[in-house]
Amino acid sequence: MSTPDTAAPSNFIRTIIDEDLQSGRRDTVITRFPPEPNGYLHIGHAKSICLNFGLAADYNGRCNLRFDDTNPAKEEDEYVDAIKKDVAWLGFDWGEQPLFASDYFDQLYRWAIELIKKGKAYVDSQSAEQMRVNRGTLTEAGKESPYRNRSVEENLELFEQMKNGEHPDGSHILRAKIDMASPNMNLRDPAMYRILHAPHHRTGDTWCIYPMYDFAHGQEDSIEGVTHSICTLEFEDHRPLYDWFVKELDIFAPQQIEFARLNLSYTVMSKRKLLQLVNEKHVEGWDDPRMPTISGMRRRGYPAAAIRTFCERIGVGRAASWIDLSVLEECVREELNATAYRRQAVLNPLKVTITNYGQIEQLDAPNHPQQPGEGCRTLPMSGTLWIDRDDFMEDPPPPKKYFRLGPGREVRLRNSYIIKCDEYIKNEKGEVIELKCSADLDTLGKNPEGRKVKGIIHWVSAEHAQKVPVRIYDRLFNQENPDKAENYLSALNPASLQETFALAEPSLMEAKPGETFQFERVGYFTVDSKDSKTGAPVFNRTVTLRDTWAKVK
RNA sequence: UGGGGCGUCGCCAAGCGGUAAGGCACCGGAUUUUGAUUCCGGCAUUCCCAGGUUCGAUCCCUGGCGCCCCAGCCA
Repeated sequence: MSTPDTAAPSNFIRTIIDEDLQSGRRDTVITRFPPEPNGYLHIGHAKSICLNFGLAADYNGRCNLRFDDTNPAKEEDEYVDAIKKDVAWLGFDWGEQPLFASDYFDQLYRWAIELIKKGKAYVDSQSAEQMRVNRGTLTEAGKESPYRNRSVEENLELFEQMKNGEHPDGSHILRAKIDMASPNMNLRDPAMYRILHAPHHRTGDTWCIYPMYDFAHGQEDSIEGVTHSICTLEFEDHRPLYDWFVKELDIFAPQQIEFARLNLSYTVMSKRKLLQLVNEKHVEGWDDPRMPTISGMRRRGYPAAAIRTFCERIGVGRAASWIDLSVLEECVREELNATAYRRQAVLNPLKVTITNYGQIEQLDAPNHPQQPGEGCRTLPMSGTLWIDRDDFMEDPPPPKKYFRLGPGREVRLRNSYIIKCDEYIKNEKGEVIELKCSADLDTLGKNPEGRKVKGIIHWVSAEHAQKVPVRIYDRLFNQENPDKAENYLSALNPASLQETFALAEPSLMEAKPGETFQFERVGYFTVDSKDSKTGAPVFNRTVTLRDTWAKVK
């Protein structure tokens, strides 16, 4: 036991734990993160992971990674592997081996028999439809099954037959005998075991009956000595059942604590929907950089530390909350600003000829201006450059403070000289296609005497520029809450991906998969880990830079 | 309309009867070879509403109002 990290924010779960520790009800903190391997982890899971592993770490306890694999119809090893990778990438350690609910199938089966013997469970032979009808409604009590009072012997025999594969799917089911009139629907004789002739990803065809979540989860926690079983709010109504099984079985009793799940604006979080986006090819896959999955964010370039910061920043509570996507993006900027090397690249090129500069120079440009220790890279400069179209205005508008290029205006070329726009050339359509500028050759590494040049723009030497593919990502949905649309798919943002290219400074060609750079004045870009080849990087825009000028305009 | 929850600044969120933390956003201003970063300063006489108890209530009581979850042999 230890005192919690004083820097850790107070929340109701820590309060409960502190009380448990103080009162001596618990002498350690053991939590668990229990994903079902039926899909990839998303940012909502990250909240749970950070919470569970974070609590365990702060209290010097332990957090188990346990796969809740009780439904072979939906679960696959591919998901197990992806989940392990994501949890590890987020920076958490689950010890030697991950655990599996399926490791406890034998024990669970014995416990089911125990309850049958106690007269607390019975085999029902109604059809699923009959069961549904007899369950009653929210306002009417249910009716007891005609099979509810079978003898213990008959129940034992039928359950054994179920296990032995003598009955087809759906023909029988093991139910807890509780109360068909309970106002809590979960207590109206809930299902414990169903027949499922499906191979399990780990137990193969050893079993053809599988435990339901309610009959499995609490006991799994109990076996592992979990002290605080943290789950989301929708399981609150299941808590009486969770406690019921633990009590009837007379085993170690963990405490279930529920918190509000994460909702993020402009995205959907249900695994069913994410799976549909993947299956119907609305996205490239689970790790599409637009997906709210951990793998998608990793590929997009979001640092694990940023996700952890986000999870801490949003807090934990019981009130339904919606977090704006910009909060996550801000965490990403915060992390990347501190770590990413700076580079120059132009996305919307406009040609600039420097009339008084015929040579080629190899300039030194810092990798990270705030951290001189990170050194410099070589940046070639010549008389023909590409700059961004947004940095020139033929007729700068009144906005008092415009300090980019325009006729007769001066501007600093980032890491290079100050230039002045002497003339500009248009094509027959009236579009500006080239700028003729003169450079003040006495301004490299120093400011000119007597005048102040406020504007600074990025550029790249035309003859040295490297053309690299760039994917500009935007939010996947263009409605704050896609679930409010008639069909969430109709809220899909058709412009969530724009493929284009950038003219990049040469040093960028050595960029390695997964590396993130700040393209100065533009945003952060990460080398795609799937589509890049050695010497041929493909860049994903991770997030833009904050742009207060855009707001002023 | 049965049961279980929730309602503190634009968005999160502390607070647990003693007179409203913090973060993000936002608004000023300073520094700056990224209109970025950084840095300073501002930002709820008020806690869903109405009564009540109390010297004193966001915290207790009563009654409203609003929102979320539950009728899978999913988790």
